[in-house]
Amino acid sequence: MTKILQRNLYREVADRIGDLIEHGELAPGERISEKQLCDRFGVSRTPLREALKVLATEGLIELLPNRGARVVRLTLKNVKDTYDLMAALEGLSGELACQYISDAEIAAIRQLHDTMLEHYRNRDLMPYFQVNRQIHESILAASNNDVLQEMYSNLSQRIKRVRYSKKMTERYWSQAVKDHENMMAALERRDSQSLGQILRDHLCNKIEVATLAGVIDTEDDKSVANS
Amino acid sequence: MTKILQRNLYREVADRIGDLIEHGELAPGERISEKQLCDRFGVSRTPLREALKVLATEGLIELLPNRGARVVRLTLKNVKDTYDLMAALEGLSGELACQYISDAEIAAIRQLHDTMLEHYRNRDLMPYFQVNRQIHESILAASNNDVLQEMYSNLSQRIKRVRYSKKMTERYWSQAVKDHENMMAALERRDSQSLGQILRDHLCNKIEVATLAGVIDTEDDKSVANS
DNA sequence: CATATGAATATTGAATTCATAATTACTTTT
DNA sequence: AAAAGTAATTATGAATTCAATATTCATATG
Repeated sequence: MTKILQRNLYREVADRIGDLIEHGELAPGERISEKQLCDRFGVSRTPLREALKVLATEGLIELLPNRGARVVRLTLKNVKDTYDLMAALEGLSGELACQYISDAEIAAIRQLHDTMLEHYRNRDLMPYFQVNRQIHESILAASNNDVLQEMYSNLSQRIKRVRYSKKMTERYWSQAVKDHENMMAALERRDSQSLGQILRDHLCNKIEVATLAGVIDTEDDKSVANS
Repeated sequence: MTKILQRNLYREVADRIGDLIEHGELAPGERISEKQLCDRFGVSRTPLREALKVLATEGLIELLPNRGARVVRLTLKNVKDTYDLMAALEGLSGELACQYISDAEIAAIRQLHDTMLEHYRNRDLMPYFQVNRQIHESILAASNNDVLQEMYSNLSQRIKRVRYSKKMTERYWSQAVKDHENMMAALERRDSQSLGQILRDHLCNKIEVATLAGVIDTEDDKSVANS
């Protein structure tokens, strides 16, 4: 039985704005006009402003008192900080997963793992990423820690827009696959410590940071140029 | 020169409600009446409702569509999950701190550490906790990771109200002090790995969980009894 | 010509009003 | 008297209105 989720208007609006940010329709640093968005979504300012407050709390936009809202501009440091944090959370998810995961769930992840290897052999980047993601999500789910999952998903949300542009050099890619081999092994023997360590050190995240320099929000966009 | 921080009304209200929750004036599970709080704070429903949305995002209350808001009821699992997460974050803070901390900052923490030992020898529980807290906060600050600090403070906020009631058995207390000795040593030789591991395993959190069973939100309060 | 001052405009902050859903109280029926 | 149904009340969701604060633009001044 899936629970009926009655969506509030403000939550709907917040998600929509989140999408706009993710897809770059609202540029980093760009001033967000309430009126404009009200017209666009066909809602009044009340739910829209509630949505802005929520998005600010979630770290996607920032509110300047009496001067409206703007999309958070991601700095290299900011993204790096977020990745460090996510790596730590993944480590924890691995440790916990080892304690709670069932044989069936491990088997399912093994399946995903093998599929991923197949994609790697064929150098199918996008399918590889997709399955890769599923593996990490499965481990996260197996951690049986709701707070962890909530926090991870929030962090993930924040950097989604820079995560799209991933480039993989062969060297990093093969290392990532090796990491995954070790992960799979640690998981199958339910070695909490090992899996935690591997996931914390897993290069995926740190690799990207190296390639991120090129996609980080710069000053040369629609943003207003104030201190 | 310290900049004037112009606080929004909604943020002010959110903090005030947060205090009410922390100090138990708003009981767990208790229905939050908008009108009542509006009268209490002397504000209209608009900023109050914005505050509620934010508090819900921060995990302090939950919103039931068309049925108002209520204070989140902390379950044992919920608190345990949060502690696990905080332990992981502390571990990360330790790892990072080792990379960035200055000699002066280490010296300052050493000072706090020695003060804490003094309180321990005198069995002054409250001063001990206070300094203990300062030590952890100092390491967190030295981590130089804003996102981490933001997340940690959010989690801390959520469980503040059950954290107040701490009991320390002699056995756990002495173990905690030993942990701190090891922490201090690892920090002084800037041993990232060790400090991270020690902080992740640091018993403080887990100890409390054992004693928590007694202070977790129960059903027998002002709450409405619905599923 | 650049900068400063002030009025006009636009935008945000907050209160009020209107609409809708939920809760309560009351009546009716069995 | 208990249950069910209906009306009245109350609370929430959203739009509108009013007030305060920025921003813009024109004008004046050095």
